Amino acid sequence: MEDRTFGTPGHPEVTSRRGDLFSPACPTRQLLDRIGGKWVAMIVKTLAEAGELRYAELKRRTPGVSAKMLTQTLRGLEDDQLVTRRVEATIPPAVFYSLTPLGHSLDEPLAALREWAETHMPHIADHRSRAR
Amino acid sequence: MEDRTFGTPGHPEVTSRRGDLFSPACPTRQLLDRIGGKWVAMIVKTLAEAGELRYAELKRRTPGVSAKMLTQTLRGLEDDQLVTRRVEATIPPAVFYSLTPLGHSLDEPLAALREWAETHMPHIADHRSRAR
DNA sequence: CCTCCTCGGTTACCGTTGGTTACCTGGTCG
DNA sequence: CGACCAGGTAACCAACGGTAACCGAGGAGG
Repeated sequence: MEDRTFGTPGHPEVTSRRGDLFSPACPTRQLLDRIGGKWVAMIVKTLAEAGELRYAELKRRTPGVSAKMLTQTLRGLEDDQLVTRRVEATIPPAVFYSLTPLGHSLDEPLAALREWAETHMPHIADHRSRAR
Repeated sequence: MEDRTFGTPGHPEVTSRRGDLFSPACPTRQLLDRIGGKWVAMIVKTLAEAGELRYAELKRRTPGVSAKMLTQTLRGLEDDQLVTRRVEATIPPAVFYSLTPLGHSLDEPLAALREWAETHMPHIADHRSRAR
């Protein structure tokens, strides 16, 4: 008998309890789905360091990003309330992006992850490349 | 693979300096490419908590995972030296997986991320669902 | 005896999604 | 006349993830 009901007996309620990382609404999964995007971590870091930046400037500081992906990523972060978008109705219009407090709070665990990556990834990549 | 033209001005050397998060060999990007996988965080957490588990047991504790993805994920983690695979040549053969010290060290920043997710994601998801 | 199930996978196939390039707007500055 | 600003839209492709089938050995049930 295969229990596909996530092991939780009779609990249709999704309360996203702490510790139950395997619930359908697992917050960690949702978070990783977002910050796992190719540009998210980069943009968050850039904004965390630079404060407020306008679109073209942010694009310049994100080598390799296309306009579409930058816009798309920023929209997503806006929806998540991690960045704010501020438009100055000048001519030409200037659009500024900056992190919200929530965005800054995300940058903290993200910084821990960055540090781990910078410490350990080179070794991993090294071993990996010669092992395979 | 990741050797695409990042506007890198003739720099075949990849030294992965700290602080240069935008180099082609950006360690944070590489890390996110790995742990961003759908099952990686889940498996690392499970192994971090349970210690050593055999394949079928790990599969049971990872609701929704297919044999293919579990194997594939574990192989990747093996290549990264985050988990070790131990085979007991009994009949039937038993295969055990556990975290390496490196894997455990990764679990620490990952735990910070989990905590952030559990704290803030519900609010984000809530706002997101009613905003769009 | 015969069949089903478990263990630990591998392989083939297939759909969705993420990311990319290319091309469009439309106003302004030099 | 062009480039720059801040994007939008369309088409395309590879990778990620899922399903299904298969493997060989052994144990359980009828």
